[in-house]
Amino acid sequence: MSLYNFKKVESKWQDIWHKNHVFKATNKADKKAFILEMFPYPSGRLHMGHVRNYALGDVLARFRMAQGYDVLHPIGWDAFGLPAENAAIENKSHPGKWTYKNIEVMKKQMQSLGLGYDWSREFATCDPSYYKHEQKMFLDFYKNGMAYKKKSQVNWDPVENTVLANEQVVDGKGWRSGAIVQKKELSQWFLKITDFAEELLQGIEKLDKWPDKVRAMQRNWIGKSYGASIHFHVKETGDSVGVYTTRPDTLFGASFIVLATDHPISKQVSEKNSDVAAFIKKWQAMGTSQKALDTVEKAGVDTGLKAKSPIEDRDIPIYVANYVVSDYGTGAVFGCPAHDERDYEFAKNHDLPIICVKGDKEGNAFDVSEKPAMEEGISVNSGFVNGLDKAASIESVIKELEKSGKGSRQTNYRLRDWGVSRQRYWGCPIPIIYCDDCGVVPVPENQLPVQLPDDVSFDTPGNPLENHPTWKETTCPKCKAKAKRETDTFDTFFESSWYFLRFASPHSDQAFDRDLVEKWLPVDQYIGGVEHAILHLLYARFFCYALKKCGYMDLEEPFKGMMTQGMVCHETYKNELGKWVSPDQIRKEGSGYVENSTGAPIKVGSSEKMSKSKKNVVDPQFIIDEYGADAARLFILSDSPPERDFEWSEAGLQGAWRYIKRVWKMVESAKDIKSFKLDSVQGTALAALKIIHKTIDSITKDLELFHYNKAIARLRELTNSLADLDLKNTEESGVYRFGCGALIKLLAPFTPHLSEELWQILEGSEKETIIKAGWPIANQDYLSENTMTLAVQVNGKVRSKITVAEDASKEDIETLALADDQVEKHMQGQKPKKIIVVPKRIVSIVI
RNA sequence: GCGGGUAUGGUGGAAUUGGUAGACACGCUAGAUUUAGGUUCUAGUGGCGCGAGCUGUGGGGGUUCAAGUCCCUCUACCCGCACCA
Repeated sequence: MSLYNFKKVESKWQDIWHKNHVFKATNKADKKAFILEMFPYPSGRLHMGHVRNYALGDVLARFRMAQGYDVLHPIGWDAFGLPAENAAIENKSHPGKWTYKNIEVMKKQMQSLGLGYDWSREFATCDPSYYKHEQKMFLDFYKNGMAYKKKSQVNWDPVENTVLANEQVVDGKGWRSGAIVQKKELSQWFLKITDFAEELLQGIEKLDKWPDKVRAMQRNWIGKSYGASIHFHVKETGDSVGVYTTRPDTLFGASFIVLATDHPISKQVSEKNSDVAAFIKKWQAMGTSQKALDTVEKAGVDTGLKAKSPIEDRDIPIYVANYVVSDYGTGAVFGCPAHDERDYEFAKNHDLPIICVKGDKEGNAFDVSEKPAMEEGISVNSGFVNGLDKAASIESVIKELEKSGKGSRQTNYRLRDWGVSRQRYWGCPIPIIYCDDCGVVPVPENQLPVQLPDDVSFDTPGNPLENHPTWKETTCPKCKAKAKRETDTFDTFFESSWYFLRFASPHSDQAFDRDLVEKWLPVDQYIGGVEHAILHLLYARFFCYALKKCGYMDLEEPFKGMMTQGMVCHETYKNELGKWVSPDQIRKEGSGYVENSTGAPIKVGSSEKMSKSKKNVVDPQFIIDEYGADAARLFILSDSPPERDFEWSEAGLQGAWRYIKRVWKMVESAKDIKSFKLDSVQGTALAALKIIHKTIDSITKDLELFHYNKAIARLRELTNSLADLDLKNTEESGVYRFGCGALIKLLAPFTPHLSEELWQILEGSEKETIIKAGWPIANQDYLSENTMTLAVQVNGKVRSKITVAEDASKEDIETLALADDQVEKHMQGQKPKKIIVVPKRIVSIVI
């Protein structure tokens, strides 16, 4: 008996899979499965989150492959992004060089994990042969009116003279310079995702293989609401203020109107009114993203203007306030303090009237002297809607507004258009030329791709493309005059919005081969982190709707199945100084841990998401080197359901490793059992055979449902059962041999290297890989038992168990149950009032 | 504040349509063989009790012959979004 040499075995099989193109998709696709994990950003090395993500996908891909599906399981690189630029600044090297070096390292790591990818489809999004297609897509969006320019605010670092991403703003200051971040208006490109708000919302209904949580998040993000648009006439200026409300039923309770600080009327008034100007200045500087706004008091300033109520003869003062969102609705709201907490606070602060317009069924107005009445009620003090409930009041007010032309029914969406401009180097150039005479001119298709220049310098602050001496200089495609290129690049969500389409035909001259997209898409199972539940998934969905509109394809929803995995967590450790200590810096001593370097005791903290800042990370490379890929894969899939958080522990990993060694020994010992007959086995052998078939059946079902942790538990049960067999008995050893074959096939998606090696040992070297050997199929004849054990309850408590024939009649079961010693004892001579027999489950006796 | 989720032994977690709670593993305890590389094997392991037994799925209440599962209510924690009118 030999020891299991995982290092030798794992690299051996990785080579064989690679040489034989085992994971190459054939495009035959009569029974296809497109399995996709979110492609990684090449940040340097794999972390445990990657391992979990890719292991989940790999199990499914290998399972489907064994079942005979033509499997598309590709991987690539989301290669544009800010970290590459930061690294370039730090190391004085090129972002591309850094990126490709990382790709090389991570690719090697993926291969050493034994992930079954079709590497012939690999690509990196920073390759011009990839990004030229999205430049064309953008131009098609532009031609179809789905891309436009508008002014929008960015985070501006006045010291570095550069735009900051949200994550580069820390406590309102630039992360590097520490300068207070300013808001600056820049003209930027936007995609009209709002045009598809309704389709994207409706589409969610069809995505029944997505987690409800993610669907809900997308629904909320789109934020559809029903209400009315109301026009208030401004007496002094003759203007009209448009207001959107979901509660037109509270219009009779309106006692003021509040405008956002950058509402046109606010700006207009500020020119003459210094109080208003000062107020706007104060609140614009504050920004909007801070949590400080939470605690801040609702403040405002009177413009002196009065608006006329559209349904009453009543004047309403107009204020500028700090609590109105400027880019939602119209940036103006009517305040009904009696029935809105924010308006209530504002009214109290500014001594404005609080008009209660809701009451109980008898028409008694609610008490609003202490707080607003938020409950639903019947309209009171409300003219023509008095006595109506909420829904009827809303209807009635809208009808009246429409009759008088002072308002209309309106549906609103919270979703905003997608700003795609980034003032960065390491991204896809936006293919637009600005000509003094012709204006905005798209780059002609035959001039694509617009490539990034290689000779780029990060010495000067600001956008390197803008600073490049010659790159932006060009000629106008229309008039041939001197012109300038757009120096902004795309948001990197652009690349990830269509890469899954590219995988169907990664070497096509077009963005994708339409037939192949139709063959492979939608992605049958997409797997990734929940952090992408909204933006990435929404943008990718939008892209498909938009591409369809531009005639690229017929596909609408790209991801049929979605699975969001949980985080990988680990215990946290602190030393006596209260500093975080990493798990490889400590050792066990007695019942606790001590720090390696000092021998001082370690305080064990709660388990939290692995993060560098808490130093509770475990490097997958270390695990692969020490225990092998199979152990890492098996463990990371075994303890928790995929969608929940996973707790990494050394002990758990060792458990997986011990199991692998055990399987190795067991299966290797079965190799000499050559002939085995299973048809007529009896007794223990038959029972074991049944367990084998039942395990095949339940694991197949578990894998369909992503219950990998349960599948692994079943595998261990099967292993335990096989270990109990007596190999000196011919029948039992035959069943043992058969069971070992099934076991390694069932294990193959989880521990592919171990399974391949053992399969070769059992079946001889001429056999195909275990993946091609097919998925075991349970024999239905062995799934049923001819006897069964029923629990017997007396007054709701289990008192005994009886064994009956499977086809026993209710009467027989009753008789048997009543005759049982334990049951008799607990009946205490009383007669049963009622006996309930649930077939195959339980007997319940009531006395 | 809104939306979503979770709560089961010392730990991670199992448990079709309500039907034997704690599968499987980690850890722990005892024993055996002794491991030549991180052993392997056997037995035990929710709590209380010597025992028959009692009790037990975050707390309280309910429906039912029967509740981890269904209903009401409360609590704690986690995630996402947030002055969205």
